[in-house]
Amino acid sequence: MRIATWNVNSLNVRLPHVLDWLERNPVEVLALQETKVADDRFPAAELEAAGYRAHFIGQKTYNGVALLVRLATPASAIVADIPGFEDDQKRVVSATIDGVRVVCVYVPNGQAVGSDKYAYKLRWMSALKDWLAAELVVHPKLVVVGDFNVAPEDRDVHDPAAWEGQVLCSAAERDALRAIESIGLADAFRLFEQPPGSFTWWDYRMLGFQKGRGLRIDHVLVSDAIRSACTACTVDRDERKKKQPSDHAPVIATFAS
DNA sequence: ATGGCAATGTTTCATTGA
Repeated sequence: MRIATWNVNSLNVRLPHVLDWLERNPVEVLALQETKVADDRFPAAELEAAGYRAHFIGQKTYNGVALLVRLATPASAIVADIPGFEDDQKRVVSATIDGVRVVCVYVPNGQAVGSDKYAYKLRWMSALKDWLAAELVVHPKLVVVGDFNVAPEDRDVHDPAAWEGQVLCSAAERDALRAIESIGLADAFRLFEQPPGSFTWWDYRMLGFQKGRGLRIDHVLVSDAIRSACTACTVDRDERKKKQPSDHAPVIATFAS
């Protein structure tokens, strides 16, 4: 089974990219973030025609997440949001897919260290951790994917000195991500040898991609019970080269069945 | 030189993202 995650920065704009990508990468699961589309306008029919059932929760303009699952792959127990956590923003959708609990998250950006949005981000990550810890008890085979908006280490940052202490890289955010991992989740990307300068997001400005100035902020976290089945985790950097790309590239994890 | 891009709705700017 292959599980991919991709912040598409508007599914309305990126639907052709997604359909094209799925045709070339017929993964069992594609988790999307920043769909920016209300549920009654979600392009479910187009995706179904491409062979994928969509499970989604969204809102206009901001946020919005989806799990696209191949029609032949069983999916059940769809849950939206973090149960018990009061939040107007649509950032989480989960499903049990072929025996694996898959959680798709869009962690808040945080805007700037010390801002209200930063406080919300830390509160949100804490709630996510508590909820995932309980989920892990019920679902030992757990995979949490998405845009975490945190670069875990300096090697995940093109210019660590310039980013030191900034939002996405601050100590409190890194601690919050480590706390999530501490419940029993491993960063699948780091289970394998990776080229230096591997990133998942590049700023649209300043020729960020062309200059290799990026961050690794999109992640696949795997529980102990499924970790040994994970055989690869890669970034599809080529997608960022395309015309009118998302500023994020897809991340793909492969699991032996 | 500390900007720069892209998407969206409140649209011809302001807001947000990262």
